[in-house]
Formats: sequence, C-alpha cells, structure tokens
Amino acid sequence: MSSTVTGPGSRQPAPGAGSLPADPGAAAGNGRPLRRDAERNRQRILRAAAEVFTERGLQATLDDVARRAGVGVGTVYRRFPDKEALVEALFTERLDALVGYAEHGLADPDPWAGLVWFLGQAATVIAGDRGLRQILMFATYGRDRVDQARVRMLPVVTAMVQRAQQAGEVRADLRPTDVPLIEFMLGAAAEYAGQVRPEIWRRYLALILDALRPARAAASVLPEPALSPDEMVQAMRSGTLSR
Amino acid sequence: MSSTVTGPGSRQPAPGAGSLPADPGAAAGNGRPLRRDAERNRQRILRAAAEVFTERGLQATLDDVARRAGVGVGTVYRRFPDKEALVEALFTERLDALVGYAEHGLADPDPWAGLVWFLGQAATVIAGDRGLRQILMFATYGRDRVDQARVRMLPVVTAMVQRAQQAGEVRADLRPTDVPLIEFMLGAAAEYAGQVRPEIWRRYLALILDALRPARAAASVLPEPALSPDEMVQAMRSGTLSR
Amino acid sequence: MSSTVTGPGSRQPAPGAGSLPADPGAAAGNGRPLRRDAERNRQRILRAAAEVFTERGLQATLDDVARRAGVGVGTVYRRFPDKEALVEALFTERLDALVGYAEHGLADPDPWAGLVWFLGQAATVIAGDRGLRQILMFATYGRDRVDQARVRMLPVVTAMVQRAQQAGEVRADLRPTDVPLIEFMLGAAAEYAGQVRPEIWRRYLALILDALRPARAAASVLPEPALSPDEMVQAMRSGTLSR
Amino acid sequence: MSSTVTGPGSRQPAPGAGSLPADPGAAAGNGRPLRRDAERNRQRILRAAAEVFTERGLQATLDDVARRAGVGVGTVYRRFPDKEALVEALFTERLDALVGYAEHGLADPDPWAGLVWFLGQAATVIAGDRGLRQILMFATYGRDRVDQARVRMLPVVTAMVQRAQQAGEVRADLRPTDVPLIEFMLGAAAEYAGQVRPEIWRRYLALILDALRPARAAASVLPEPALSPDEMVQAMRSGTLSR
DNA sequence: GATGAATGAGTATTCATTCAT
DNA sequence: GATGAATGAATACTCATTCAT
Repeated sequence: MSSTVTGPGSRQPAPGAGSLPADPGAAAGNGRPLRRDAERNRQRILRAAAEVFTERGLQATLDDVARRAGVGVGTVYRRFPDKEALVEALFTERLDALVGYAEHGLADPDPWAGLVWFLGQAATVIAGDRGLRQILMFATYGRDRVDQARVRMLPVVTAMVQRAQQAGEVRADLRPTDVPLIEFMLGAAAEYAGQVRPEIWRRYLALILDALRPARAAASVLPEPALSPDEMVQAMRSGTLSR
Repeated sequence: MSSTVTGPGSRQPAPGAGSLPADPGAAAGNGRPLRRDAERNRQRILRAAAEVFTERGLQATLDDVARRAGVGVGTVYRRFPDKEALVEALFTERLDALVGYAEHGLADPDPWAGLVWFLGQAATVIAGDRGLRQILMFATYGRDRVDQARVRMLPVVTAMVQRAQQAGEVRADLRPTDVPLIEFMLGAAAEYAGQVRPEIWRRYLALILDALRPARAAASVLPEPALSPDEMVQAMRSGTLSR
Repeated sequence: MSSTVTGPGSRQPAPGAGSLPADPGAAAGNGRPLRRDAERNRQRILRAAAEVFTERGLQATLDDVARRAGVGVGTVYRRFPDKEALVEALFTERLDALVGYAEHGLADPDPWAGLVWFLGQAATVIAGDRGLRQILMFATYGRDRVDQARVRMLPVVTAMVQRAQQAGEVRADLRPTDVPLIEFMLGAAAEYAGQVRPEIWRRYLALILDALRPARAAASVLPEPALSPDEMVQAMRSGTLSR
Repeated sequence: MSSTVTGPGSRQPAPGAGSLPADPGAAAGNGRPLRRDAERNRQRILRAAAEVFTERGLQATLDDVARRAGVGVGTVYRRFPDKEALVEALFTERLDALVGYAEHGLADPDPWAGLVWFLGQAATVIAGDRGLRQILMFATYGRDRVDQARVRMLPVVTAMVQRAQQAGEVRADLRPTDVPLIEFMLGAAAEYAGQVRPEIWRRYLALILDALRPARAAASVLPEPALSPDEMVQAMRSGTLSR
C-alpha cells in the first residue's frame, strides 16, 4: 500500500479540525454559562491568542493578544486567570484534536493507512503552530493538559502501532513512544523552515515512513523538494525564537 | 556495511571534540596573550556559559553566567563586549567542529561509513547543546557565524552525499540540504528527552539511516530502546525553554 | 527708545508662557483623549520631568522623574516610549514658544522694541530651564525638534534683525545667527548663577543690547546688580552638571 | 584706542601658556620627588587627560585617559587618588594661568589694552577646553581649586577694572564679578560652535567690548563673521555633552 | 463587565575604583 | 612600581499582573 502522506484514504470529517473550544459552560467555572457578550469576547481572545502564539510563539505578550483581539488586557485577565490558563485553554482543543486524530486513524480498516494518516494529521497541526510546539516540547505552560493528552493518547497509539505491526506493515521494533518523538522531529523541520516552506515536513515524514516499513525493495518517492540553498538562508534569517 | 551509528570504523581523533577554545592568544584582540589569571577567568566564564546555556538555553542571563563562573558581571563584560559576543565565542568552535566532522567524514574511504560517522558526530554535538540548537535553529545570535559555517559546510556535505549516491549507498533523491534538517530533527529529539535519555537521538538517527538507503531487504536493528512511558513523563517535566 | 529689557511696551498675552502641554488629545496617539486619571498622571509626569530636568539637567534618570511624580517607572514608559520621547514632549512646547515669541516680536510696530522684547522673552525661557539649554546647546536629545524650531525661527529672526537695521536701530553687522548665540551666552550666565540670582541674565542682556546699537552717546543703566563675591561662591557651589 | 581682541599690544611671554605642571615634587605628597619614570608617567597621564577631557569633557572615562597615555588605569590611580584629583591637578595649572593672565593684564601700562588682552587670553583658554568650562561652570570637580583661583583672581580683576574705569575707558557700572560671567558667556559660544568655528567667541568678545565702553560714537568692526546657517546646523549636530 | 492605566521586579550594559599578578 | 583584571552599583527599558475608572 502507498504511504503517501496526504491521503487518509477516506473519510469522516476530521475531529476538532480547526475549530475553537465550543463548550461555553466550561469557562465560567461556576457552572453558569457566560453572558453572551462575555462568551463572544472569550472567543475573540482565544482566536487572537491562536494567531499570535502561532506566529510568534509563547513569547508574545498578553498585550499583543489583547490588541489583536480588540479588547483590553483586563478583559483577557477577566476571562483567564493568567497567561498559562489562556495558553492551556487554547491548546487543550488542539491536544484533543490530536487524540481525536489518533482515534480516527485507529478506526481506519487499513492499519498502515490509518497510521500514516494520523502521523500526517498530527504533523499538520504541530507544524502549523509554534506555540503548540513550545508547550509540547518545552512544557513551558500547561503541563497538566499535555500530560492528560499523553495519557489518553498512549493506548490509542499503542493499538495503532501494534495493529500495523501485526499486519506486518511496520517494523517490529517501533514503539508507541517513538510516535510523539517523530512528530517533534517533524515539528523541528517546520520550525526551521516554516516561514519559507511550510510543507517541508512532508518530505521528512515520507522519509521516516520508508524507515518504518519492515523491509523495502526500493525507496519511495519523496514528496516536497528539499530546501534549496537559498531557502536555507532565508529559513535561517527568519528565525526568531526570542531576543 | 553496517550503519551502526556509534562506529566510524576508524579513526583519527575527532576534531574539536568537546573541548573549549584552547587558544589563549585569540582572546586579547591585540595579539598579546591574556594574563594568566585573566585567561583562567576567561575559561571559567566560557565553561560557565557553556553549562548555563546548555541547561537553560540562551535565555539565561549574563548574571547567571557570572554567578556560575564565580565572577562579577563586569568581568564577563570585560572579556566579551556583549552577550552576543560571548555566545559567538562559545559556539564558534562548535560550529568549526561541525565543519571539521564533515571534512573528516568525506575523507573516509568508505562513502557510507563516512556519511554515517559525520551524521553521528554532528548529532552528538547538537544533541548535547541546547544553546547551539538555538543559534542553529532560531538564529537568536551569531547569524554571521552560523552563516559562515553553512557556507563552508555546504560543498563538503554535497560531496559527501553525491559520493555516497554514486556508490549506490544512498537513495538518489537525498539532497545536501536534507542533512542539516535531519540534524535539527535529531536535535529536537534530544531537546525533548535530553535530560532523561541523552542518547535517544541515536535511535532516530538509525531509523533515518534506514530510510536513506536506496532499498533494503530488512530493517536494521535500532540502537537505544525507545522512551518508556515513564521517561516520556520525565522528559516533559524537564522542559524549560522560557517562562 | 529705551532698551529696558523687561518691557515689551505692550502687549498681548505671551504665547505658551510657562505652561505645560495642555492639549490632552495629542497624547494618546490614536485620536482618542486619555482617560482622566491617565491624563492627570501624564501631567504629573511632565511636571515632575520639568522640575527634575530643570534642576538636575537631562542626566536625571527616569526613576527620578517617576519618583518625583509619585508613580512607578512603568507608568512613565507607558506614556512615553523612551526618555528621548519624554524630553521631546517636554521641550517641544518650549521651542514652539520661542518661535512664537519671535513672531510676536516681529509684529511689534517698533522694530527695536520688538527685538528687545523677543530677546528678553527667549532668555527668560532659556534661563529658566537647564534641560532646554542642554538640548539646545548639546543636542543631547530631540535634534529633530530643535532643528525644526531652528528652521522656523530663522526667517522670522532674519526679518526682525533686518527691519531694525533698516530703521537704523541696530548695528549693520549683526547677523541673524548671532541671535541664538547671544541667547546661549545669556543661558550660560543663568546656568552659572541660576540658583543664586535667577535674573542675572538681564544684566548681560542689557549690556549686549548696548553693543547692538549702531552708536551710543552713553552707556545705558544696567539692570540687576552684578553678582557679589559671595554670590559667586554660592553660584559655584550650586553647580551640578554630572558626577 | 583699538579694542581688537587679538593683540595685547606687547608683550612678555604669556604666563603658564600651554605648559603642564612642572613642579615634580608636588606630586608625591611626602616631600620626596618622584622617581624619574614615575614623573614621566605622571606627565604622560596629565597630557593624555588634557587631550581627552578637552575633547570630550569630563564624561571621558579614566580608561580612556589611561589608554591615551599608554599606561594602565592602575597607574593613573597610583598617581592620582581618584578622578577628581586628576581633574584638579590638570586644571590647577590652567586656573593658575588665568590668574597669571590677569596679573599680566594689570601690568600693562594701558588700562584698556590690558583688560582687553586679559579677556582675550582667558577666553582663549576657556574656549579651547571643554573640561575647564565644565569645572568652572558646573563645579563638577575641583571646587576648592576653583575657589582658590577665584580668591586670587578677584583683587587683580578688581584692580584692572577700577583702573580702566578711573581712566574713563570702561563704563562705571561694570563690576569685577561681571568678568568671569562674561568669560563663561564666551565659553558658551565656544561650546556651541567649537567644532565648527573655534574662534567664534572673538566676535562676541568684540561685541561685548563695545558695550563695556562708557560711550561710543560708532560700533567697532566685529571680527569673525557670524555663523552661517549651515554652520549653525553643523554646530548643533556636533553637540555631545552626554548620552 | 470592560478598559487600559499602574506597578515593579528583571535584563543588558557602563564605569569609577580596588586589588592580584 | 606598573599593569590590567575584577568588582558591583547604577541606568534605560520590558512585561506579567493588579486595580481604579
């Protein structure tokens, strides 16, 4: 079977794809749903934070977020006790999405296709979001949420991997914990070249997929050309983690 | 030939391996070597900076460095005009070492072994140094130095890759620019799990090496066990990029 | 006509005399006026800065200004992006006032009286403000503003001088650029003796006015007694440019 | 009689002109003269300090002085207990020179010529030396020395002024304390335009001399053209009191 | 509830002065 | 005696968080 990265072969609308936390009652913390305008502000803040943190990472200030949302900082602090809480709220849904993708991949009747689809979906999310990479890799904020996601993810990924191995589609020594590490590695490629070639991670996912096979008569055809030397330079110049 | 990561098959003492800038005359900037006590302090500062930046990244303050070195901040500033200069001094030798490893790998009569050895050496350096990863990936400081290293590295890596391809040892669609990206990916694995399993990158280098082959009858044996779930948790807890 | 320094002979309320920037809308930078409390603090900061810079010169720190204003430094930085901006905001109106005085003097039907009045007004402003002297003479900050003021001032002063010369009231070899230099000289007298005899510059302006006449049958009567030897000592003791 | 600023009409070699403190015994402070090389270093330091402080004012650092002198800072501190002491040592001779000029002017048989000559000599010294202006006007350092010079100067200047007044050469209301103030005013002109037109003060001295006369039938011819508008701009741009 | 103003601890850097070599 | 290395308090500016309007 093909290991083309883009195609899940199917399928149902992807879980949680691109949406924001919809559950309005969760926010107030006292069981009462928020007033309508409050809820609207909460959404604007989350949307602004998503943009800002995605673009500039978690170094972005809450003033930046507030400005982008068109509200005052005070409003941000009214909705979220501190920066960490905002970050958590923001990435919780993305983490949930990741879990959803895993479950969705496991639901695929084709073990290999399901795994490939999951890896691609997860990489899409991670590659597109600098803030998410930071909380996943550096645990800057939101450790508990990340931990919860990990806990929920593990059995699903374990099943997915084992099923593919039992089907002889994946090398026997792949372990479930390799999966997040592979995602982080793809995230690193995206981090580096994201401004210049946002899809470059597909090239490396394809490469790694080749390696995941138990054996291989010939190499697959890598999608996405490699970075040109010029693009390397631009990528380097576009780096901005911090001061 | 085996693609075991650890063994270069040979070899000469690796260039610049793990040492600090030894050349005392380079520092004074006026051709005269530093006084003995000054040189000692310069070394202490570089060593402290290496530790601090490796542990906490380039966010660490020069006060931290000074405290660790057991000197006043003023002393740091006496030796290095500003933070960037210290960072550059610190990483210049590491970058030089990377170039040296590339040349060394190219000198290996066995194209594949040379490439493998180089990838492993480079990954060793990068994996062991958070600060270096930051300047390579985020261009926080020292862009010019990094750029120079890139310029010197490119032809060597190109030759190394092409030679291996012509020998039929490496898949034809690998490009020289893939090499640094692969290193950055390994660096990401190290970033994540560095506190817990500093050598984990070897596992993923082995995996990728499998993928670099034009074809293979069976998967290699991966060195380094995957992270256990417990280690994942610890890895996550050890992250500390910034606030 | 008498060349007594104090009397302009008339006249309309002097432009901008001694006040602080009154226009509250100018500050926010987005067209909206500042909140009442913010505006109050802005005024307090400007007032504090005026005092502090006048007393101690532009060496004074923004912490000093903040302390004097009874606010935190952060508040100062909220209102003014940096020290230069504060200094500029503070002195822009004074520079405008100087231009206004020139225009006003030119409007006087009596060429000599108008010139004398202008010289006195300008000296009053300059003598009363150490910070202003510093930006005028040392271009420490706000070069552009000073330059703009100079550009606007020059034609007016040129007209004023030429008119007085054509009326035979001023020696023919006086040049417009002599005027600012004369003001700076008076400022130096004020700098020296400002704590002890703030009006001493009037004595030297009267002296110089005598010299500006094309011819003179007898010396005018100098206003302001000279410094007594004791006052010299006190003046010297009150100097505090920097450390 | 002419009041041309440049000519003293005579005369003996000016006292203290441009020399450095010659007295070698004064330095050691214990009655013993310095060793020859020590004395040589002292001289080099004083010479370097003279240059540096004259060019950049008293803001210049002792490291600057040491570098210019070609010695280490430690040597500076060995010869002078602190910055103030160096500044004092440096300007003591200049202050002495000023007193000497006064005495010399008084010795001139022509009361007016002597006064004019003195004013010009003093202005030459003051205009050429930013550091001296700073200690005279701002009392940054060396108050006691300045005070002593003032004490010695006063009777001489008083005599010089009174003699000229009794000869009917100077207006009756000029007071001895006006003399230093006039010098400071000329110093201000030099401060402003010193980089562009170091001699501009002569123009204003000539102007003031006109005013010092009891009466005059016509204005004198001013030496030194006024600043051109372009020169004004340059003068402004060359200002550098401090940060 | 919303706003944005206020706060102040924290960071990079400078320089007069002291002290080990 | 000379050297220049070491020190650390001081200064301009940032940003997460609190609070008055």
